[in-house]
Amino acid sequence: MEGEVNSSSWFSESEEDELVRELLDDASPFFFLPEERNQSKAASLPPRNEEAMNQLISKVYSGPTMQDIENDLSMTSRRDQPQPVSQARYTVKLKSCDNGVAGDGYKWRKYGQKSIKNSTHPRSYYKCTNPRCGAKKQVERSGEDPDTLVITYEGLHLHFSHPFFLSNQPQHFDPPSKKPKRTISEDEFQAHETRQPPEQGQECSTHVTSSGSLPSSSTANDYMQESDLEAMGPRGLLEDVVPFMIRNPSSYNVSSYCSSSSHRSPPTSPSSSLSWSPNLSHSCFDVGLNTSIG
DNA sequence: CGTCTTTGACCCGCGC
DNA sequence: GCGCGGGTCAAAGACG
Repeated sequence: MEGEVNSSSWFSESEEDELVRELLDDASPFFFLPEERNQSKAASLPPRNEEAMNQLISKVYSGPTMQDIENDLSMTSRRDQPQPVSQARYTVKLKSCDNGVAGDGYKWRKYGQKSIKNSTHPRSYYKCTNPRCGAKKQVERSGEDPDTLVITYEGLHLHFSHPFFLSNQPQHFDPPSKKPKRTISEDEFQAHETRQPPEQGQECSTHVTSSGSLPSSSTANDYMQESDLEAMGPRGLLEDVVPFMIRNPSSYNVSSYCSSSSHRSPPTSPSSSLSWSPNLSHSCFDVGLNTSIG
């Protein structure tokens, strides 16, 4: 088999699980600034930073909420065989996409298609081509509404977040000093990171149905200015973003992105970048979290 | 020529 | 044990 891309190419499952826990742990010393780490290892973030971080995280990530993930972790951690949160599933419903494949700003490799019993539409299987991401998704048309695509994401597909943060920042970004276990050339990685999927440029009047368990977002335009949208592109993973945010808490103008601190915001991955189109005036997301991990 | 998609075959879990 | 259905593999073709 050719170089299989899966999560283990970057982290082992235990390492990945540990990383997620660190991400979720407000008090984790892992993300403290060096000074903060020295000052008090056991202390939590300063209230201002903590609040900003929580807001930012909630604003850039519209998949499972941190609380959802925490719940998953707390549930699985009590089980005999805890399953990595990276296998969590969540669904997104998109409507009226001509190309039949919802674009989410990242490149997916189709690896299979199956006709499904009792369904007139086949189901397509995609893997994220980012070697650092083992996410998969299944795309099928809704039986009830053929115009609606039902996309089931499997795994934490957390791309798209840090360009969002960096939209007011220089485009360069110092990634955390992590090295992939499997070495990939910088060119190969960059080529992937900057590549736009074919569907990215195709406008489709995306109206996303709202029936999920998560609160629907407001429109992207509520949060994004056109310059921000232009600056966005598929880049990094949440794991890259959070440490960077915390290292540079003053670099982000939270209020420019968050019209409210209480509701979820613009869809990132796994949501569709289609919904980020400046041309879209209404794009409610339906991200239904299926916490039946595994 | 390299990359991506297509698609039939294969594998595996599950219900009977 | 057997059949079915879903998920994945991989060879072949398409495409830029």
